[in-house]
Amino acid sequence: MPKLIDLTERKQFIAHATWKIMLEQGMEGVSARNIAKEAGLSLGALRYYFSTQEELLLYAESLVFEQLTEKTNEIFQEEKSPLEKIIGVLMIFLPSKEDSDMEARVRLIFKLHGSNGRKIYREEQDAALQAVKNIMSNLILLNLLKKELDVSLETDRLIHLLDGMVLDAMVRAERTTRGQQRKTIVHHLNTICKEDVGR
Amino acid sequence: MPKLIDLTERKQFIAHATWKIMLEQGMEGVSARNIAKEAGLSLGALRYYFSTQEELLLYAESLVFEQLTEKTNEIFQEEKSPLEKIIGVLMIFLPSKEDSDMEARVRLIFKLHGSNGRKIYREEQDAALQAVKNIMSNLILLNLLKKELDVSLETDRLIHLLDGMVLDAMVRAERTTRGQQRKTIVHHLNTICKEDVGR
DNA sequence: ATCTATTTAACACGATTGTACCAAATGATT
DNA sequence: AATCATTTGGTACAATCGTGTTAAATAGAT
Repeated sequence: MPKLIDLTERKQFIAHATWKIMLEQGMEGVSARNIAKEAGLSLGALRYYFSTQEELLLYAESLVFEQLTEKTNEIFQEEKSPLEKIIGVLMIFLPSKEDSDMEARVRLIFKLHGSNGRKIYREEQDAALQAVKNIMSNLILLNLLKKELDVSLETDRLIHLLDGMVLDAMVRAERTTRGQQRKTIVHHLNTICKEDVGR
Repeated sequence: MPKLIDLTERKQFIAHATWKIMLEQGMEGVSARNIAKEAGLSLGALRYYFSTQEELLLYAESLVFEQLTEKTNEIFQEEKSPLEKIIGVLMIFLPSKEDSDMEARVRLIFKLHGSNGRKIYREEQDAALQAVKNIMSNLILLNLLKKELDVSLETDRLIHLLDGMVLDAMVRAERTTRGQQRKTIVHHLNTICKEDVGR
Protein backbone atom coordinates (compact mmCIF):
# COMPACT_ATOMS: atom_id res chain seq x y z
CA MET A 1 0.00 0.00 0.00
CA PRO A 2 2.86 2.39 0.53
CA LYS A 3 3.46 4.56 -2.43
CA LEU A 4 6.63 4.21 -4.40
CA ILE A 5 8.00 7.48 -3.18
CA ASP A 6 11.07 6.91 -1.05
CA LEU A 7 10.44 8.99 2.04
CA THR A 8 14.05 9.70 2.96
CA GLU A 9 14.88 10.50 -0.63
CA ARG A 10 12.06 13.02 -0.63
CA LYS A 11 13.20 14.57 2.61
CA GLN A 12 16.69 14.91 1.22
CA PHE A 13 15.31 16.57 -1.87
CA ILE A 14 13.52 19.11 0.31
CA ALA A 15 16.62 19.62 2.41
CA HIS A 16 18.62 20.32 -0.73
CA ALA A 17 16.07 22.91 -1.77
CA THR A 18 16.52 24.46 1.66
CA TRP A 19 20.27 24.56 1.16
CA LYS A 20 19.85 26.31 -2.16
CA ILE A 21 17.75 29.03 -0.58
CA MET A 22 20.23 29.39 2.26
CA LEU A 23 22.98 29.99 -0.28
CA GLU A 24 21.01 32.36 -2.46
CA GLN A 25 19.13 34.34 0.15
CA GLY A 26 20.70 33.51 3.49
CA MET A 27 18.82 32.44 6.58
CA GLU A 28 16.39 35.31 6.13
CA GLY A 29 15.03 33.63 3.03
CA VAL A 30 14.42 30.29 4.72
CA SER A 31 10.62 30.23 4.92
CA ALA A 32 8.21 27.38 4.39
CA ARG A 33 6.79 29.08 1.34
CA ASN A 34 10.15 29.80 -0.26
CA ILE A 35 11.28 26.23 0.30
CA ALA A 36 8.04 24.78 -1.05
CA LYS A 37 8.33 26.93 -4.16
CA GLU A 38 11.98 26.00 -4.66
CA ALA A 39 11.16 22.30 -4.28
CA GLY A 40 8.09 22.58 -6.50
CA LEU A 41 5.76 21.46 -3.73
CA SER A 42 2.70 22.89 -2.09
CA LEU A 43 2.69 24.12 1.47
CA GLY A 44 0.65 21.14 2.55
CA ALA A 45 2.99 18.67 0.90
CA LEU A 46 5.98 20.21 2.60
CA ARG A 47 4.19 20.04 5.90
CA TYR A 48 3.54 16.38 5.34
CA TYR A 49 7.23 15.56 5.45
CA PHE A 50 8.22 18.08 8.08
CA SER A 51 5.52 18.99 10.54
CA THR A 52 7.43 22.04 11.67
CA GLN A 53 10.06 24.38 10.32
CA GLU A 54 12.50 23.64 13.11
CA GLU A 55 12.27 19.95 12.29
CA LEU A 56 13.14 20.72 8.68
CA LEU A 57 16.13 22.84 9.67
CA LEU A 58 17.45 20.21 12.05
CA TYR A 59 17.20 17.62 9.31
CA ALA A 60 18.84 19.90 6.76
CA GLU A 61 21.70 20.51 9.17
CA SER A 62 22.23 16.88 10.06
CA LEU A 63 22.23 16.02 6.38
CA VAL A 64 25.21 18.33 5.88
CA PHE A 65 27.15 16.33 8.42
CA GLU A 66 26.10 13.02 6.92
CA GLN A 67 27.01 13.85 3.35
CA LEU A 68 30.31 15.46 4.23
CA THR A 69 31.24 12.55 6.47
CA GLU A 70 30.38 10.09 3.73
CA LYS A 71 32.54 11.96 1.24
CA THR A 72 35.36 11.96 3.75
CA ASN A 73 35.13 8.21 4.30
CA GLU A 74 35.13 7.60 0.56
CA ILE A 75 38.36 9.51 0.12
CA PHE A 76 40.00 7.68 2.99
CA GLN A 77 39.21 4.38 1.29
CA GLU A 78 40.77 5.34 -2.01
CA GLU A 79 44.15 3.97 -2.96
CA LYS A 80 46.45 6.93 -2.68
CA SER A 81 49.33 8.03 -0.56
CA PRO A 82 48.33 9.11 2.95
CA LEU A 83 49.21 12.71 2.22
CA GLU A 84 47.20 12.71 -0.99
CA LYS A 85 44.24 11.37 0.97
CA ILE A 86 44.65 14.11 3.55
CA ILE A 87 44.77 16.79 0.91
CA GLY A 88 41.74 15.28 -0.79
CA VAL A 89 39.75 15.24 2.42
CA LEU A 90 40.53 18.85 3.18
CA MET A 91 39.50 19.85 -0.34
CA ILE A 92 36.06 18.37 0.32
CA PHE A 93 35.32 21.19 2.69
CA LEU A 94 36.41 23.90 0.28
CA PRO A 95 33.77 25.10 -2.17
CA SER A 96 34.64 26.64 -5.49
CA LYS A 97 32.91 27.81 -8.59
CA GLU A 98 34.13 24.66 -10.33
CA ASP A 99 31.99 22.36 -8.20
CA SER A 100 28.30 22.77 -7.63
CA ASP A 101 28.09 20.92 -4.33
CA MET A 102 26.49 22.92 -1.57
CA GLU A 103 27.58 21.01 1.54
CA ALA A 104 30.76 22.95 2.23
CA ARG A 105 29.07 26.33 1.94
CA VAL A 106 26.00 25.31 3.88
CA ARG A 107 28.15 23.91 6.65
CA LEU A 108 29.63 27.34 7.28
CA ILE A 109 26.24 29.05 7.24
CA PHE A 110 24.90 26.59 9.79
CA LYS A 111 28.02 26.95 11.90
CA LEU A 112 27.63 30.72 12.13
CA HIS A 113 23.89 30.46 12.48
CA GLY A 114 24.38 28.40 15.60
CA SER A 115 25.94 31.38 17.33
CA ASN A 116 22.56 33.05 17.61
CA GLY A 117 19.94 32.13 20.13
CA ARG A 118 20.40 29.36 22.60
CA LYS A 119 21.40 26.67 20.12
CA ILE A 120 24.77 25.37 21.15
CA TYR A 121 27.61 24.42 18.85
CA ARG A 122 28.22 20.68 18.94
CA GLU A 123 31.79 19.86 18.01
CA GLU A 124 30.98 16.28 17.12
CA GLN A 125 28.45 17.52 14.57
CA ASP A 126 31.00 19.62 12.70
CA ALA A 127 32.18 17.33 9.93
CA ALA A 128 35.15 19.55 9.13
CA LEU A 129 36.38 19.58 12.70
CA GLN A 130 36.10 15.82 12.95
CA ALA A 131 37.96 15.41 9.69
CA VAL A 132 40.76 17.69 10.84
CA LYS A 133 41.05 15.79 14.09
CA ASN A 134 41.31 12.54 12.15
CA ILE A 135 43.93 14.06 9.91
CA MET A 136 46.03 15.20 12.82
CA SER A 137 45.81 11.76 14.39
CA ASN A 138 46.93 10.18 11.16
CA LEU A 139 49.85 12.57 10.83
CA ILE A 140 50.97 11.58 14.29
CA LEU A 141 50.60 7.87 13.63
CA LEU A 142 52.52 8.19 10.38
CA ASN A 143 55.15 10.15 12.26
CA LEU A 144 54.90 12.94 9.70
CA LEU A 145 54.34 15.74 12.15
CA LYS A 146 57.19 17.91 13.33
CA LYS A 147 57.92 16.81 16.87
CA GLU A 148 58.00 20.14 18.66
CA LEU A 149 54.48 21.09 17.62
CA ASP A 150 51.52 21.63 19.94
CA VAL A 151 49.00 19.24 18.43
CA SER A 152 45.83 20.82 19.76
CA LEU A 153 47.03 24.24 18.68
CA GLU A 154 47.80 22.94 15.19
CA THR A 155 44.40 21.31 15.05
CA ASP A 156 42.77 24.62 15.81
CA ARG A 157 44.95 26.45 13.33
CA LEU A 158 44.03 24.04 10.56
CA ILE A 159 40.29 24.14 11.20
CA HIS A 160 40.43 27.91 11.43
CA LEU A 161 42.32 28.12 8.16
CA LEU A 162 39.74 25.85 6.59
CA ASP A 163 36.78 27.87 7.83
CA GLY A 164 38.43 31.09 6.72
CA MET A 165 39.02 29.69 3.25
CA VAL A 166 35.40 28.61 2.98
CA LEU A 167 34.22 32.07 3.93
CA ASP A 168 36.58 33.56 1.38
CA ALA A 169 35.39 31.22 -1.35
CA MET A 170 31.80 32.17 -0.64
CA VAL A 171 32.48 35.88 -0.60
CA ARG A 172 34.82 35.99 -3.58
CA ALA A 173 33.15 33.17 -5.47
CA GLU A 174 34.44 33.91 -8.93
CA ARG A 175 37.99 34.84 -7.94
CA THR A 176 38.87 31.64 -6.07
CA THR A 177 40.19 28.66 -7.98
CA ARG A 178 40.58 25.08 -6.92
CA GLY A 179 44.27 25.25 -7.69
CA GLN A 180 44.88 28.16 -5.36
CA GLN A 181 43.00 26.41 -2.60
CA ARG A 182 45.04 23.25 -3.00
CA LYS A 183 48.23 25.27 -3.08
CA THR A 184 47.33 26.96 0.19
CA ILE A 185 46.45 23.67 1.84
CA VAL A 186 49.63 21.96 0.67
CA HIS A 187 51.72 24.88 1.83
CA HIS A 188 50.15 24.85 5.26
CA LEU A 189 50.71 21.10 5.55
CA ASN A 190 54.35 21.64 4.60
CA THR A 191 54.78 24.01 7.51
CA ILE A 192 53.69 21.37 10.01
CA CYS A 193 55.07 18.20 8.41
CA LYS A 194 58.58 16.83 8.31
CA GLU A 195 58.79 15.56 4.76
CA ASP A 196 57.75 17.55 1.74
CA VAL A 197 54.10 17.15 0.98
CA GLY A 198 53.60 15.91 -2.55
CA ARG A 199 53.30 18.18 -5.58
CA MET B 1 16.79 76.33 14.89
CA PRO B 2 18.49 72.96 14.65
CA LYS B 3 17.91 70.87 17.70
CA LEU B 4 20.75 69.91 19.96
CA ILE B 5 20.68 66.27 18.92
CA ASP B 6 23.87 65.34 17.14
CA LEU B 7 22.63 63.61 14.04
CA THR B 8 25.64 61.40 13.40
CA GLU B 9 25.81 60.44 17.06
CA ARG B 10 22.18 59.39 16.87
CA LYS B 11 22.75 57.38 13.72
CA GLN B 12 25.65 55.60 15.36
CA PHE B 13 23.49 54.80 18.35
CA ILE B 14 20.91 53.24 16.07
CA ALA B 15 23.61 51.35 14.17
CA HIS B 16 24.92 49.94 17.44
CA ALA B 17 21.43 48.77 18.32
CA THR B 18 21.35 47.08 14.95
CA TRP B 19 24.65 45.34 15.68
CA LYS B 20 23.32 44.05 18.96
CA ILE B 21 20.33 42.50 17.26
CA MET B 22 22.55 40.98 14.57
CA LEU B 23 24.61 39.31 17.29
CA GLU B 24 21.68 38.11 19.35
CA GLN B 25 19.26 37.08 16.63
CA GLY B 26 21.22 37.05 13.39
CA MET B 27 20.20 38.77 10.20
CA GLU B 28 16.72 37.26 10.49
CA GLY B 29 16.07 39.44 13.51
CA VAL B 30 17.07 42.65 11.80
CA SER B 31 13.71 44.37 11.35
CA ALA B 32 12.77 48.00 11.69
CA ARG B 33 10.61 47.25 14.71
CA ASN B 34 13.22 45.17 16.49
CA ILE B 35 15.83 47.85 15.98
CA ALA B 36 13.48 50.59 17.09
CA LYS B 37 12.64 48.66 20.24
CA GLU B 38 16.28 47.93 20.98
CA ALA B 39 17.17 51.60 20.51
CA GLY B 40 14.16 52.76 22.51
CA LEU B 41 12.70 54.65 19.59
CA SER B 42 9.44 54.67 17.74
CA LEU B 43 9.09 53.47 14.20
CA GLY B 44 8.60 57.02 13.00
CA ALA B 45 11.69 58.25 14.78
CA LEU B 46 13.82 55.49 13.30
CA ARG B 47 12.49 56.28 9.89
CA TYR B 48 13.47 59.90 10.34
CA TYR B 49 17.15 59.01 10.52
CA PHE B 50 17.09 56.21 7.96
CA SER B 51 14.40 56.51 5.34
CA THR B 52 14.86 52.92 4.29
CA GLN B 53 16.11 49.71 5.84
CA GLU B 54 18.78 49.22 3.22
CA GLU B 55 20.16 52.65 4.03
CA LEU B 56 20.38 51.68 7.69
CA LEU B 57 22.20 48.46 6.92
CA LEU B 58 24.67 50.17 4.62
CA TYR B 59 25.43 52.69 7.34
CA ALA B 60 25.74 50.00 10.00
CA GLU B 61 28.18 48.12 7.78
CA SER B 62 30.30 51.14 6.93
CA LEU B 63 30.47 52.00 10.62
CA VAL B 64 32.09 48.64 11.31
CA PHE B 65 34.86 49.49 8.91
CA GLU B 66 35.30 52.98 10.35
CA GLN B 67 35.52 51.91 13.97
CA LEU B 68 37.82 48.98 13.31
CA THR B 69 40.09 51.11 11.15
CA GLU B 70 40.25 53.75 13.85
CA LYS B 71 41.18 51.17 16.47
CA THR B 72 43.87 49.87 14.15
CA ASN B 73 45.37 53.31 13.64
CA GLU B 74 45.40 53.93 17.36
CA ILE B 75 47.41 50.80 18.00
CA PHE B 76 49.85 51.63 15.24
CA GLN B 77 50.53 54.97 16.93
CA GLU B 78 51.28 53.46 20.32
CA GLU B 79 54.85 53.20 21.52
CA LYS B 80 55.62 49.53 21.35
CA SER B 81 57.85 47.26 19.41
CA PRO B 82 56.70 46.65 15.83
CA LEU B 83 55.85 43.06 16.58
CA GLU B 84 53.83 44.02 19.63
CA LYS B 85 51.89 46.49 17.50
CA ILE B 86 51.22 43.81 14.92
CA ILE B 87 49.97 41.42 17.53
CA GLY B 88 47.82 44.14 19.06
CA VAL B 89 46.26 45.01 15.74
CA LEU B 90 45.41 41.41 14.98
CA MET B 91 43.83 41.03 18.40
CA ILE B 92 41.45 43.88 17.55
CA PHE B 93 39.69 41.63 15.11
CA LEU B 94 39.33 38.76 17.55
CA PRO B 95 36.28 38.90 19.81
CA SER B 96 36.18 37.18 23.17
CA LYS B 97 33.94 36.95 26.14
CA GLU B 98 36.32 39.27 27.97
CA ASP B 99 35.57 42.23 25.76
CA SER B 100 32.12 43.52 24.95
CA ASP B 101 32.94 45.22 21.67
CA MET B 102 30.79 44.11 18.81
CA GLU B 103 32.78 45.28 15.78
CA ALA B 104 34.80 42.10 15.28
CA ARG B 105 31.77 39.82 15.44
CA VAL B 106 29.60 42.06 13.32
CA ARG B 107 32.31 42.31 10.69
CA LEU B 108 32.14 38.56 10.13
CA ILE B 109 28.36 38.53 9.95
CA PHE B 110 28.40 41.28 7.35
CA LYS B 111 31.15 39.55 5.43
CA LEU B 112 29.16 36.34 5.14
CA HIS B 113 25.93 38.22 4.58
CA GLY B 114 27.47 39.81 1.51
CA SER B 115 27.66 36.41 -0.17
CA ASN B 116 23.90 36.43 -0.65
CA GLY B 117 22.16 38.37 -3.37
CA ARG B 118 24.04 40.48 -5.81
CA LYS B 119 25.88 42.57 -3.24
CA ILE B 120 29.54 42.25 -4.03
CA TYR B 121 32.35 41.89 -1.52
CA ARG B 122 34.56 44.95 -1.54
CA GLU B 123 38.06 44.10 -0.36
CA GLU B 124 38.86 47.69 0.51
CA GLN B 125 35.88 47.74 2.87
CA ASP B 126 37.13 44.75 4.88
CA ALA B 127 39.02 46.35 7.75
CA ALA B 128 40.65 43.06 8.71
CA LEU B 129 41.96 42.41 5.22
CA GLN B 130 43.39 45.90 4.98
CA ALA B 131 45.04 45.50 8.37
CA VAL B 132 46.60 42.19 7.38
CA LYS B 133 47.90 43.72 4.17
CA ASN B 134 49.46 46.53 6.15
CA ILE B 135 50.99 44.05 8.54
CA MET B 136 52.55 42.05 5.76
CA SER B 137 53.98 45.21 4.22
CA ASN B 138 55.48 46.17 7.54
CA LEU B 139 56.99 42.74 8.03
CA ILE B 140 58.66 43.07 4.66
CA LEU B 141 59.94 46.57 5.34
CA LEU B 142 61.30 45.47 8.70
CA ASN B 143 62.90 42.53 6.98
CA LEU B 144 61.28 40.18 9.47
CA LEU B 145 59.68 37.88 6.96
CA LYS B 146 61.35 34.65 5.94
CA LYS B 147 62.71 35.26 2.47
CA GLU B 148 61.42 32.21 0.64
CA LEU B 149 57.79 32.94 1.43
CA ASP B 150 55.06 33.75 -1.09
CA VAL B 151 53.76 37.03 0.31
CA SER B 152 50.30 37.00 -1.24
CA LEU B 153 49.81 33.42 -0.12
CA GLU B 154 50.85 34.29 3.42
CA THR B 155 48.52 37.28 3.37
CA ASP B 156 45.65 35.01 2.45
CA ARG B 157 46.63 32.45 5.05
CA LEU B 158 46.70 35.07 7.78
CA ILE B 159 43.35 36.63 6.92
CA HIS B 160 41.82 33.17 6.64
CA LEU B 161 43.21 32.21 10.02
CA LEU B 162 41.82 35.41 11.46
CA ASP B 163 38.36 34.90 10.00
CA GLY B 164 38.34 31.30 11.17
CA MET B 165 39.27 32.35 14.68
CA VAL B 166 36.49 34.93 14.75
CA LEU B 167 33.97 32.34 13.69
CA ASP B 168 35.26 30.00 16.36
CA ALA B 169 35.07 32.66 19.04
CA MET B 170 31.48 33.39 18.10
CA VAL B 171 30.45 29.76 18.04
CA ARG B 172 32.32 28.67 21.18
CA ALA B 173 31.97 31.97 22.99
CA GLU B 174 32.58 30.78 26.53
CA ARG B 175 35.41 28.38 25.73
CA THR B 176 37.72 30.82 23.96
CA THR B 177 40.08 32.96 25.99
CA ARG B 178 42.08 35.98 24.99
CA GLY B 179 45.27 34.19 25.98
CA GLN B 180 44.65 31.27 23.67
CA GLN B 181 43.92 33.62 20.81
CA ARG B 182 47.11 35.54 21.39
CA LYS B 183 49.07 32.33 21.62
CA THR B 184 47.72 31.14 18.30
CA ILE B 185 48.48 34.46 16.64
CA VAL B 186 52.00 34.59 18.02
CA HIS B 187 52.67 31.03 16.96
CA HIS B 188 51.49 31.70 13.44
CA LEU B 189 53.67 34.80 13.23
CA ASN B 190 56.61 32.72 14.42
CA THR B 191 56.13 30.36 11.49
CA ILE B 192 56.48 33.17 8.98
CA CYS B 193 59.01 35.41 10.72
CA LYS B 194 62.76 35.08 11.03
CA GLU B 195 63.28 36.17 14.61
CA ASP B 196 61.28 34.91 17.53
CA VAL B 197 58.14 36.91 18.05
CA GLY B 198 58.03 38.28 21.58
CA ARG B 199 56.49 36.40 24.45
C1' DA C 1 -12.51 -2.94 -8.43
C1' DT C 2 -11.69 -1.90 -3.59
C1' DC C 3 -9.17 -0.41 0.09
C1' DT C 4 -5.66 2.28 2.38
C1' DA C 5 -1.68 5.00 2.88
C1' DT C 6 0.20 8.83 0.70
C1' DT C 7 0.10 13.33 -1.50
C1' DT C 8 -1.86 17.53 -2.95
C1' DA C 9 -4.56 21.67 -2.93
C1' DA C 10 -6.97 25.36 -0.79
C1' DC C 11 -8.08 28.30 2.72
C1' DA C 12 -7.93 30.57 7.48
C1' DC C 13 -5.64 32.38 11.43
C1' DG C 14 -2.90 35.68 14.04
C1' DA C 15 1.54 37.79 13.88
C1' DT C 16 5.13 40.39 11.68
C1' DT C 17 7.18 42.62 7.89
C1' DG C 18 8.64 47.34 5.26
C1' DT C 19 6.88 51.51 4.07
C1' DA C 20 4.10 55.56 4.50
C1' DC C 21 1.59 59.50 6.32
C1' DC C 22 0.26 62.87 9.85
C1' DA C 23 -0.54 65.30 14.13
C1' DA C 24 1.87 66.53 18.16
C1' DA C 25 5.92 67.78 20.72
C1' DT C 26 10.41 69.95 21.07
C1' DG C 27 13.65 73.64 21.43
C1' DA C 28 16.60 77.24 19.42
C1' DT C 29 15.90 81.61 17.10
C1' DT C 30 13.48 85.81 16.51
C1' DA D 1 6.17 85.51 23.77
C1' DA D 2 5.99 84.12 19.00
C1' DT D 3 7.93 81.45 15.27
C1' DC D 4 9.27 77.42 12.78
C1' DA D 5 12.45 73.78 11.34
C1' DT D 6 13.38 69.60 13.55
C1' DT D 7 12.07 65.48 15.96
C1' DT D 8 8.78 62.19 17.62
C1' DG D 9 4.81 58.97 18.42
C1' DG D 10 0.92 56.80 16.57
C1' DT D 11 -1.59 54.74 13.14
C1' DA D 12 -2.44 52.47 8.66
C1' DC D 13 -1.57 49.58 4.82
C1' DA D 14 -0.58 45.69 1.81
C1' DA D 15 2.37 41.79 1.83
C1' DT D 16 4.35 37.85 3.81
C1' DC D 17 5.36 34.97 7.61
C1' DG D 18 4.54 30.09 10.31
C1' DT D 19 1.11 27.17 11.48
C1' DG D 20 -3.17 24.65 11.32
C1' DT D 21 -7.28 22.43 9.29
C1' DT D 22 -9.91 20.47 5.78
C1' DA D 23 -11.30 17.86 1.81
C1' DA D 24 -9.98 15.97 -2.48
C1' DA D 25 -6.91 13.42 -5.41
C1' DT D 26 -3.52 9.88 -6.18
C1' DA D 27 -1.51 5.36 -6.53
C1' DG D 28 -0.09 0.70 -5.06
C1' DA D 29 -1.56 -3.68 -2.79
C1' DT D 30 -5.23 -6.77 -2.36
